[in-house]
Amino acid sequence: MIFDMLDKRSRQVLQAVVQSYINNPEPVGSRFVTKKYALGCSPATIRNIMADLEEFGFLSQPHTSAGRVPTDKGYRFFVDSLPHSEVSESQNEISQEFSRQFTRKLEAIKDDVSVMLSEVTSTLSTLSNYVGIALPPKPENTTFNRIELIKYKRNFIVAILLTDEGVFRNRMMTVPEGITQEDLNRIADYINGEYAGCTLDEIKRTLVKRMKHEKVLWDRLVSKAIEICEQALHFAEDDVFVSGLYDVMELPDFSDIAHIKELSRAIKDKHMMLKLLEEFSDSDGVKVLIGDENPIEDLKGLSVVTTTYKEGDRPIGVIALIGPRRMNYAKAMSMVDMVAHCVSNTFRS
Amino acid sequence: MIFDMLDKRSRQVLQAVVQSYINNPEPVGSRFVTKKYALGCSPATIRNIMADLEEFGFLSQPHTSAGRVPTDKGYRFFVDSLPHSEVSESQNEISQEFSRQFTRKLEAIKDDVSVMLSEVTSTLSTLSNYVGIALPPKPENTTFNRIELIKYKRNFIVAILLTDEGVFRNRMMTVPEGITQEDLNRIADYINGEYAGCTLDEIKRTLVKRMKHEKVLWDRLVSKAIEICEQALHFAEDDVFVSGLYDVMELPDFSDIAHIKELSRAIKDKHMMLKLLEEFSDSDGVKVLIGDENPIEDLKGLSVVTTTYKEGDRPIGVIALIGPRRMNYAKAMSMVDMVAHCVSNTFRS
DNA sequence: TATTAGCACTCAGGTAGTGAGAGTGCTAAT
DNA sequence: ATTAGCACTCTCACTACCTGAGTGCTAATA
Repeated sequence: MIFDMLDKRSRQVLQAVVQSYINNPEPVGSRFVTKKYALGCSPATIRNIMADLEEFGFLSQPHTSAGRVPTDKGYRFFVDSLPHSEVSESQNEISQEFSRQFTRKLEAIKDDVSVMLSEVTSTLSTLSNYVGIALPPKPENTTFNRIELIKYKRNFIVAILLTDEGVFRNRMMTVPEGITQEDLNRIADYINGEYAGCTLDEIKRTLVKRMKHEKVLWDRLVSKAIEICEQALHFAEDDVFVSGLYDVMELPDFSDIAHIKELSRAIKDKHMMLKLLEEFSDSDGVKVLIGDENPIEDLKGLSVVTTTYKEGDRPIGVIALIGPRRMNYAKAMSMVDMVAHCVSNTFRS
Repeated sequence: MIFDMLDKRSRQVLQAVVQSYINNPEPVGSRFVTKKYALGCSPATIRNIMADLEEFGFLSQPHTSAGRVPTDKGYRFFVDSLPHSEVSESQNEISQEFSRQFTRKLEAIKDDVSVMLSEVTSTLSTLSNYVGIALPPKPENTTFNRIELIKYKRNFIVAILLTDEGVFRNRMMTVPEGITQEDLNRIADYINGEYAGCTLDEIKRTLVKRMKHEKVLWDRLVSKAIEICEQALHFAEDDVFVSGLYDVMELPDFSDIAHIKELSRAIKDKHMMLKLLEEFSDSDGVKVLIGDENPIEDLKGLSVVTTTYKEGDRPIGVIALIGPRRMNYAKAMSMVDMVAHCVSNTFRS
């Protein structure tokens, strides 16, 4: 266990260095540690310990005569040794109160998931100064409620997809002119009867199978129904809600434009982002990716904190924060956790 | 007329300086002008002319021994004297071909206005390297087609608003539990009968009036109908589609992070943006705002090129590009113009 | 044996001085 | 009216130098 490599004092020094660097992004010197974090020993001793920590790979020096800076491994140690009480929702009244208020706010807009998730990411980012990200409920976790088909003008229909999560999307489609509203009602009834209670993902799989099996379809309407349904389900599933690129620029870590570019390149590539965050979509609790632990090239200089929101016990979507490696992990983790709880609350009814 | 202040050669010099500075953001010297833009005179003559131009306020010097840089007034002159052929859709085959392809692309997604406008802004920004912006059709220019109300779970309804422009939005609302789908159908029928063919704006005004007049409403359902309609119309009208913040960072003009911040602050304030662009929503042709001409503080260092897209002859929405003051106006203007035409094409049917 | 004081050493960053280069304005000649 | 010539100005890149912060090592100490 990595934890056992270090005696108590070494750990304290490491934590002191990381903490100090998080508070203020300047290399930490031995004298500073003795002054600020009274550990009962002299700078020389700290220097020895720091040299050891560097050898083990927890710290590094920007140049010979500078203080120490945490490495990814150092941050990892720091995060792993954070007391649980700091990570899970803080119990103090302020955050309790905030949580209550925020839940209320979300209740008011939970009708529209995209509005709600926009609110979530923007709250996350303004509070933390990092980039807030949220994924909508995954199709395999969204239960089909029903579909409505409405004729529109001569040869269009609008399909409205209602789910149990209150998510709904709509889509306009072109259809042959012959179809009447009665036809559409029959199609909708058929689909609703057939698929009530299934998840969107299940429906999709079944649909594909069906389309292959019943190559020669006995009913023109059913054929059309399946086609429509297929189209309606084939939505932008690549929705990713992001906000806070602006807030993040205020951080000293992003004073260099190259970093901003990197970050915005990463979050612009929604596909990548989605792939990354989906990895976490079934897990439980708050997870952290630090620097190089990150699979996406453009994020290797950054850290990601993620967790899931749930419907009952089942995780259905992901919430995350992206920030510099020297992010305030305790705060970021507890915030993500708190917000996720608030979101989860709105999904139980 | 500002145009008459300068003789032909002075204009040529001014145009040369602006053009050169647009191509490459470095102060333009007299020698350079004679070399690159053979005007048949020596550097010394150019220097005299430049000194005059500076006196008139068209050019300025970053410091004594540097070349000249255009002022806002200089850019304005340059833009005003651009030949019309360069601004309106270029007639060369390449852009013709592009226009055809792009129109086809838009046709395929015109079903969903937000998808289409996202496509528009991202195309604009990748092609120009500036920030692309689009406003959806304004409510006063959108014609009500019909509304559909669908019961959802115990005490919710989904209202789907269809317009003639193919725009539709939906919204979930809470209602008393008693209401049945039949009630909803009656309400919808009532509204549809009452308001078919009106613009959203007209409906809104009428609604407000009605709610005041008929304080004591004889029919509970009509009362409910009006309330629902009011809510359904009260949508995010502050949609602004933006893309290209990333592309813009590639420009040398934004090598300084302060400029990026400024720009992102400006476009983050969608409300401001909306107000600015709405000014242009009834005008015709391509308009340009240069630097200080811009009413928004954060945009004073930038230029905005706007135009409208139309349904028939009526302008219904705005398309714009935001870039540095030394933007390639000819290109930006013709691109905005071209794209607007493509969008307008999809609205005639 | 672990800690500490002391000291020499290293390195980044700021300041000042210098020279080259670009471009100007002015004047006198064409 | 134009131009060649020249002195002048200012930025930028380069260098040298100094200071301060922080280290590593060694020898003394508890």
